[in-house]
Amino acid sequence: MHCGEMGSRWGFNRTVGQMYGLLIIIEEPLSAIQISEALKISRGNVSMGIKELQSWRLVQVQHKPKDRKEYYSPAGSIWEMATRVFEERRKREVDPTLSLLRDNLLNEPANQQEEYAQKQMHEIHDLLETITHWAGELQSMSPDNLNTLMKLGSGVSKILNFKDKLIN
Amino acid sequence: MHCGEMGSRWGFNRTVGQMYGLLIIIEEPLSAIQISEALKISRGNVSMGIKELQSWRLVQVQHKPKDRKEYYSPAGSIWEMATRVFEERRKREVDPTLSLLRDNLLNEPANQQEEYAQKQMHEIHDLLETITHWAGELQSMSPDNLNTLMKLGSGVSKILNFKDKLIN
DNA sequence: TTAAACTTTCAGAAATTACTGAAACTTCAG
DNA sequence: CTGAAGTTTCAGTAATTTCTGAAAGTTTAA
Repeated sequence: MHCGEMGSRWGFNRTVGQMYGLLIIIEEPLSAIQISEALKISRGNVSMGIKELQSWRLVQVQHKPKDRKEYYSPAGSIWEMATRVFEERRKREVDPTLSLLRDNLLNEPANQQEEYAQKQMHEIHDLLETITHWAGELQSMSPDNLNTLMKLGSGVSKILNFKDKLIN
Repeated sequence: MHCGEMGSRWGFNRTVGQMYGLLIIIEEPLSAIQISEALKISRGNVSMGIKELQSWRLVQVQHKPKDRKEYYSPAGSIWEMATRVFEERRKREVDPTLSLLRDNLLNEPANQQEEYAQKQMHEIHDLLETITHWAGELQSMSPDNLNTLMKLGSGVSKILNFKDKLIN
């Protein structure tokens, strides 16, 4: 139920959230009909929800011998799920903006107002690029490495200071 | 217009997105009535939108001498805006889940199924904590530092390897 | 104290998004 | 082939979210 309530904040809708939550906490793969009964939602809605979850690369289909039904379970580890959600959200929330900004910055500003607007857009563009680059770095690390790095000291700032000292 | 289209993906609605976009690209602070005319939306809607943006700590009110109107402009630098959006979204998207998970992990699992569910929840809990911790670290850095760090080499993973060598 | 100039609130209308269930489609065992 | 067992689609309905505009509220100059 909590996953349902949070669903829309995470980028999908209530039932999709519930379905995913269910698949995560139940060890066995579930069929569409089991999902629809467990959550009291229509069979059709389950089908659409699965499609949505597949578009996020968050579920896997499995088959049982002697059974024509499709059984669904979460795709990959918890960490992989997180990186997939990040990636999908980046595609939906950041990439379109980045490309709009780039297009816009190609135009010559015609006056003082446009110049200011471009200055702002330029700053946003650079920031978004930095952030997405960073996100990519973090995603390419294993959770273990991430934890190690975190425990190294009090975080990134210290590493940076350290590097400065090294250079001087 | 683009900010309007993206608005709902970023956590607010169309008009709030448009309003914020407008305030960012226009150098001068704008009054509510100017916003409503520029975007062709009702005066009441502007009032609600400003309230929303204030709840995200994204706009500032200013006053001009000899003028009773309130004038609005973005609060803080682009980088500060980004960290505020991150923080607000963390509050809305992650914190409630984290606290639900914590509550849930206090209960003793009654059977094998619940044990599995808790195992999964535990993993999600730890991951969310790691991620929020990291996000905090990054936010506490200046954009300059962030850039420097990025240019250091090919990113975090390398730093980690370096640190390993140092230890051995 | 008044009233003009401004802001906020909120009930209802409009727009958008999600859900159902029945029909269409697909797959495969016999 | 056939039809049973399954899945997907989609038109219509339900639920939710957003927006408007008028009324209520606030502030301040005179």
